[in-house]
Amino acid sequence: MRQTQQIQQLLKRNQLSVTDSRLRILELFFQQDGALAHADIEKKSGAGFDRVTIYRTLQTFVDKGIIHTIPTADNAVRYALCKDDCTQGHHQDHHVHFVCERCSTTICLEDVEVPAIRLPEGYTASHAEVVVNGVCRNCSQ
Amino acid sequence: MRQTQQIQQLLKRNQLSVTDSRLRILELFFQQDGALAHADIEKKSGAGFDRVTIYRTLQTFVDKGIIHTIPTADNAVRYALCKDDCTQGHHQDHHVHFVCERCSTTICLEDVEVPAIRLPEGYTASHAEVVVNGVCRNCSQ
DNA sequence: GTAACTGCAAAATATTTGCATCCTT
DNA sequence: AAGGATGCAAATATTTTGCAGTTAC
Repeated sequence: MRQTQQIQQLLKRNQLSVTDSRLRILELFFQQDGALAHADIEKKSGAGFDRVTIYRTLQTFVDKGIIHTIPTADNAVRYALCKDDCTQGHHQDHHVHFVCERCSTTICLEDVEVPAIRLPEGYTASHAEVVVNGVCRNCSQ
Repeated sequence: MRQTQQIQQLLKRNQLSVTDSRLRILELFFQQDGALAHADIEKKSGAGFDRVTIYRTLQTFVDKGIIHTIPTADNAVRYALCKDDCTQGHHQDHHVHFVCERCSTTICLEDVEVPAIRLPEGYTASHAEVVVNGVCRNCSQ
């Protein structure tokens, strides 16, 4: 299978050994555009592996810059794939996140830039997160 | 005391009975510009009242539109006072939130508007959240 | 073979719920 | 007095940690 090879290379590029759980969790991310929360992965993976492994795998991926967290106002942190310009420990996902109010999926809008924001005197910005709520393409039909 | 009266009126205006914990929690919010997480309140309140009361009080305030949640990428939901244009169940905090990387306080920048964001075809926005990370005025000296 | 990864058990935290009691109006 | 709010206990849920066994390289 083509995709599996891609994923394996992604892992190797990040000096991570290729294991079953890592492959499967990354597959989930590649299979869908949206973001995934810990709970989603637990469900979708078919209870194949341990809860703890999911926590640790997600943390590893964040550390390596493979995925990034998306801020939310409810208590559920979501994760999404980073584009290639994220390096270890330094995420640069300068794109907008979209949360659909109907289907409640979270999507990265890679093409939408985060606009520059004018801050008051004395404030220095290093990084901005934008989360837009609304109705997504699928649900607005 | 002046402020206490203000807070009492705020509660009455929202058809909430004036109780000790509600007064004290609202005082905390008024005393500082920044946002507060559940844990902060627990500490700052001097362990005066129950954990559970804090949960319930915060939820009540959110429902009534007195405070709003601020999205974060770590697992800690923070709350901040709403301005007057928030009505019950319908928050309209169209301002930018700022998280300082040094002192890690979260501040509402009321004067900074959320810029309009151009979404791709098919997407409809109803509400956007912007969280800027950087160094705040106090810490940049 | 060795270092890294996983699963299990258990601890530590965080959040929710039920109910009896107390307080506000 | 009546309804709502609180505290306590306990049930759930979530996240972290330690360690022994397993797997990738």
